Amino acid sequence: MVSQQIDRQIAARLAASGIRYTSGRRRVVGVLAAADGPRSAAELHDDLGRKVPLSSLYRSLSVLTDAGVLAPHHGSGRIVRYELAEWLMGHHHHLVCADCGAVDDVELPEPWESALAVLVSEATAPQGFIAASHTLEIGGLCPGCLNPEQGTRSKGAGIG
Amino acid sequence: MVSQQIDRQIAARLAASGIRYTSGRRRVVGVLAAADGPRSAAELHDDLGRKVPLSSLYRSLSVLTDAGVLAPHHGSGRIVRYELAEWLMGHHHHLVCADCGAVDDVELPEPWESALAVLVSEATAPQGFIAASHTLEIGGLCPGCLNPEQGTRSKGAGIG
DNA sequence: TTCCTTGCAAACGATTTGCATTGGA
DNA sequence: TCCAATGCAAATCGTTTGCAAGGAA
Repeated sequence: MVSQQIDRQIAARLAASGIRYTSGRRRVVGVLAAADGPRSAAELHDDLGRKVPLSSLYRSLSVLTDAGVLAPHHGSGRIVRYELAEWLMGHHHHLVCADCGAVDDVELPEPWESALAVLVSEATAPQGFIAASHTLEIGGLCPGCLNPEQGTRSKGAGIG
Repeated sequence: MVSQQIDRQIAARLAASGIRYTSGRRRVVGVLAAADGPRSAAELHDDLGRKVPLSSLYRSLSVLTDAGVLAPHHGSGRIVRYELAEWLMGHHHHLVCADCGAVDDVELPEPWESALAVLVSEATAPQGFIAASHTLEIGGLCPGCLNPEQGTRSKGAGIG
């Protein structure tokens, strides 16, 4: 269930680049908008009922990433997970479960986030590096893996 | 050139697990200790003069990672880069060049690092996630890609 | 001698690509 | 109509693994 606003923003962005916002691409965006963290091609494939061939899925992901609609996340393992870009989702960080590999999003309280941005610029400047973005990758154990017995995880994530 | 201390620590750790610290493994550690950031199998292969077969390299990386001597970094692209674990290198963060893909290490000034650790624990707790580690992945442009003409980069990194 | 390691080659699995077909502006 | 998008199948490429030979304790 993509919010009308996000859908409009994406449609506009794609239109500006002459890229079609097809039903297949809308479905991918829909799943990602509903997800609570980045999703891999395989996870999306499942979420979409395995009807869309993987190659098409990969192509959609590639096009949407190039258009700046999706942001790839190279988390744990050798798979790439995608999520809506920050200009759509808002700035956030990642919780990576060391056990199941699932990735969730977190936001930091605002005063800290601003301070962090400044800190990042200042700390990297001495090395001659110009910082443009940052994400905190937080490792640990997700609730689902901490309490395995308390019902199945509703997230559908964690392919591991 | 591995510092004697680090070499001793690794030797002790491996010995404790009944794992041999062979010359091949020492060479891998040597290159990583001299590097200024995580290195991929292909990069190490080059650094070692392409004499060690890739499969052996991968096996060394696997053994050393399982032993807790190396830490894998799933940065950009589909490749995995390795570096000495934090108990050997000290806690640090990563500068990832958006252009060439090279990864360098950075440390944050201490008062901030402590505050960040607390912040991370507090911010993740509400989601029921237990944080165990964190790394700031900072994206941007490295000096080499900012000033392409000023001599070749001495890092040897950046395979892209 | 007895395992652990190393090499080589084949196997794997995630992702990409060539090419013909389908579909939307 | 016409070019972008899609499907299928084959190709890539980083990484893993089976198996026999080499080495260190």
